[in-house]
Amino acid sequence: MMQQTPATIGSSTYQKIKRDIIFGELEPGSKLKLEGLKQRYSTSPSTLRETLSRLASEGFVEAPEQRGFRVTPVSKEDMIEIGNLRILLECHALKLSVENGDTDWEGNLVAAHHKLHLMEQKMLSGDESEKETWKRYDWEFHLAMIQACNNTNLLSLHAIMYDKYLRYQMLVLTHRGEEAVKEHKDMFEAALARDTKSATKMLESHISNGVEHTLAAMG
Amino acid sequence: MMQQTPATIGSSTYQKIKRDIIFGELEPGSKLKLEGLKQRYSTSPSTLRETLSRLASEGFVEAPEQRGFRVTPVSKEDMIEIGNLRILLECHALKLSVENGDTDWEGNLVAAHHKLHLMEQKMLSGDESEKETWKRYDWEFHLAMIQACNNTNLLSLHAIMYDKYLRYQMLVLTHRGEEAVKEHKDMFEAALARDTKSATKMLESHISNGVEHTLAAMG
DNA sequence: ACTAGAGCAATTTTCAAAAATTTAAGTCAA
DNA sequence: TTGACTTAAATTTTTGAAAATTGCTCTAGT
Repeated sequence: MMQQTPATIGSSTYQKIKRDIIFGELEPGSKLKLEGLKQRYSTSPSTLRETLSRLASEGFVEAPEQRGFRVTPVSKEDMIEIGNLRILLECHALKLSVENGDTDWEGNLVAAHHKLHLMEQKMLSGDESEKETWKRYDWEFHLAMIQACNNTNLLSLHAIMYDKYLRYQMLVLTHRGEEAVKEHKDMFEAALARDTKSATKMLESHISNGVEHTLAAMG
Repeated sequence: MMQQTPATIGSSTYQKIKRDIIFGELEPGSKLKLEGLKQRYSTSPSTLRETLSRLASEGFVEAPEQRGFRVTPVSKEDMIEIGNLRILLECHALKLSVENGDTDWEGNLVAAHHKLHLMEQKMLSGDESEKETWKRYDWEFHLAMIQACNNTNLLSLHAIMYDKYLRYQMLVLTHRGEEAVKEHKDMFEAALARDTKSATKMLESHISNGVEHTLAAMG
């Protein structure tokens, strides 16, 4: 029946605000006044507070007592911390996933890499019009890699870290091009070949190269 | 001036509800109806929703669209996941901490272990009247161990996992006594001696023994 | 007896205004 | 000028009630 998800106002503003923070439309460090947000997202204070509290507990927003909300500021130190955490979580999950993954896992992974690869070719040929789609495919690929780790708690923590990392990437706009494409391909092949050691090693340097790139661009 | 923290109603109900979930006074899986909570914690729906949303994003509460809130159920699988994650995060943090810790770190660690040890002696001698204090000292000890890891994001993730783990421990009531006391002491000494390998190894088995103990008691 | 549907009660979600608190501005004394 | 105090404005926090949704019960039809 193709039932459209009803989605409460609360959850849809949550997604909108989170997206706007990650993509930099709400600037790091900027004050989030309820009056302003009320206009922008057309909801009431209570609903907004609910949303912002959630984002605060994930670390996208700061909420000091009695003085409202602000977008969590960025810093090189924070970027490094997040990079290291993403390495810790994602490599651990990857190891488990490569060791446990069944045929379904392989199938989904092949599909995810294929979609990502196509989009990357498009990006390399100069078409940067679909940056958001590209990023979604990047996410779906990395998720497909670790999907079979069999630990939902781990997957949720990782999802948050990925998004925090993503905000820094979006901050500097530029992307790494061919290098990153090759890294994705190599990781993908190592994972399919069940070569845990290589796969995790590659993932670690993939992420850590990304951090370096971002830090350099941050000046 | 010894200024008492003012604390908003929101943040104090947050602490109360979280505590009640961890200590089992709000049963795993039980429905959290706003009317009831309104009575119990004397606040309004909006404030409660704010609180519950925060707890949901930390994983202590489930919040399916349009059908309110319930305390996150427990399961053996979840306990195992959480134990493994605590091992992953805490061992990693411990390694960094032991390698970086300065004199202040050592001082705080000595103090924390001392307090914990005293309380453990008291528990061993049969006085179980201060379980909550004991648990606080356990937390303060484990935190002191990893405090110097120099990654605040890591510390926050760990704090959440510790609390989730704690709920399972509280669920089964019994504690491991002398074994755990010895493990604490050994870990502590290895950390002070800057023996990273031993310290992390001991921490890993400390946590994993705790998981086994809890699983066994869960039946 | 069983299923489908209407109507009602319970519950959740959203809102808009009141209360409390912080921030800013203005005044006055040293 | 500076700094403390007062007052007003802006902002956040909390409330209680309205709107929307879900879940239940009871009836009717097969």
